[in-house]
Amino acid sequence: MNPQILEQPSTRELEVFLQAHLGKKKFVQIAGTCEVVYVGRAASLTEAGDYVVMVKADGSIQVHGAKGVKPINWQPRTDDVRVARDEDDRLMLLAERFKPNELVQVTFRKVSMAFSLELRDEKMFQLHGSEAQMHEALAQNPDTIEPGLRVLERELLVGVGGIDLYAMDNLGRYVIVEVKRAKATQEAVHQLERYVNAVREQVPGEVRGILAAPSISNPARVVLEKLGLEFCELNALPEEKKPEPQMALF
Amino acid sequence: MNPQILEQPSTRELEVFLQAHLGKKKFVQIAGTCEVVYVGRAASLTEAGDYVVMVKADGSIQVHGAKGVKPINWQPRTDDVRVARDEDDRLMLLAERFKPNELVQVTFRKVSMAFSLELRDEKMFQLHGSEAQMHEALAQNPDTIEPGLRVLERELLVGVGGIDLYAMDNLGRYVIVEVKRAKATQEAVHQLERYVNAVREQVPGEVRGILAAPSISNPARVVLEKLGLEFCELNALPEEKKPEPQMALF
DNA sequence: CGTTTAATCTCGACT
DNA sequence: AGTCGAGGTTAAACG
Repeated sequence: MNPQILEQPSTRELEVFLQAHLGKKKFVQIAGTCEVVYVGRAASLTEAGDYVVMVKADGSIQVHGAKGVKPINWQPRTDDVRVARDEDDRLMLLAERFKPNELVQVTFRKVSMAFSLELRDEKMFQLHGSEAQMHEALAQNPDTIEPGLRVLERELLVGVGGIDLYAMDNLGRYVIVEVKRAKATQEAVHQLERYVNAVREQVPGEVRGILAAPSISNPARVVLEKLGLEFCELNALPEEKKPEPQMALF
Repeated sequence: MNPQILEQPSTRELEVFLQAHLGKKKFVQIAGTCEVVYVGRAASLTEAGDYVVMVKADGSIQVHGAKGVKPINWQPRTDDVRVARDEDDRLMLLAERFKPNELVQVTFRKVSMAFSLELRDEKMFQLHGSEAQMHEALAQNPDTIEPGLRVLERELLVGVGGIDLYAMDNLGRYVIVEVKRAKATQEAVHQLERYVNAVREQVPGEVRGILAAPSISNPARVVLEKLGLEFCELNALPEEKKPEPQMALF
């Protein structure tokens, strides 16, 4: 990874360092006291404080404060990252994006350390338990939702969005299933409602709507029942196996 | 900020370093080759690769890869952060949360640098142009939406959620206004639709629904018109002033 | 505490 | 390129 580290650099040292390492597909980080300004989709500014500024190889930049996962300021993908001096000769880091037009500007007052390193691109990443995987599991085991259910389509597009599971019950009624990986909210109920209404306009006969989720909020259940829709509690999916963190990985 | 830096530490050195600095309300960061496992609301694992691990004073932890603003793995708030050894005597960083039960486990193979520093808590942060500020601006200048509009309520709670602006037009008809700070999508249209429907059930007479946003996507406009709802293009709010980034801040 | 919603959401997928 | 929807969303506001 070949790290290069600066401690308590002068403004000039930091300037040379950043010009040498920015835009070189490197991971660059600066910790120090600075001000941050963002102008773009909104606008924000921070009083001078201690922050950690991170610039990744793809040009994304994030300014982290003392707390929280979310950065104080950030820019997901920049078209230009450069250093400049302000009118008081302080060093600034400018991260600009053209579309939409956005600018993050970090002005350094005192830098306690800076470093750069080569960060090889990440390797394979596996995620289990996503909503897409739940769809697949349920499509293959529709009995989990209701005995006798037959899946006709997955991700069926009606005008108003995509139906997670389009099925038929053992009485020949169409069944719309909306799947949520976490506790279902009112929003999920209304999403299901829209799908059911859209299908009812297109096919004759009774159309059922089932919201399948591990749990449901109380207000959501009230709305659900008022709309004549159904809830299916998903306990644990059959093929789900959580990896043991202590074991060898590969 | 008093940074302490380790370069190419041995496993033992790193272990001592982490035990000394974790849980001390410090900002701790480790860069190196490692594996990451997450088990909790879902499950994920990464092949061994180069990552930067960040532990903040509030116990939040994030593992950053070479690209993107989003961490590869993270934990917003931890109840316990500790170091341990695995069966191969490699050092592990364990970040656990109890409710919901989640665990992020980082196993270090080779660490190129580690450092800690005191990061004073962030100072004041100002954001301009949020949706809440747009609500306020529109509530004070309802003519921006439509001449003669009178605002009755802000953030009125109907059973189904919160109405941004509840108003009456100059013909005495109730008007529901849904505000979006960015381009409006189908989702915003449906949100407005259910507010309008909820109000229509509760009051007699005509109820209009207006979606106020700087722009609207084509599919959203189609749905909007099919539902008999209206769109109001917000150009620029009167009191909005974007700060000049190059100017002195305070 | 649970519930809801904004977010400079980010990010990927699909049309 | 535009639109849409998931996300281990996070985080704040509100009842």
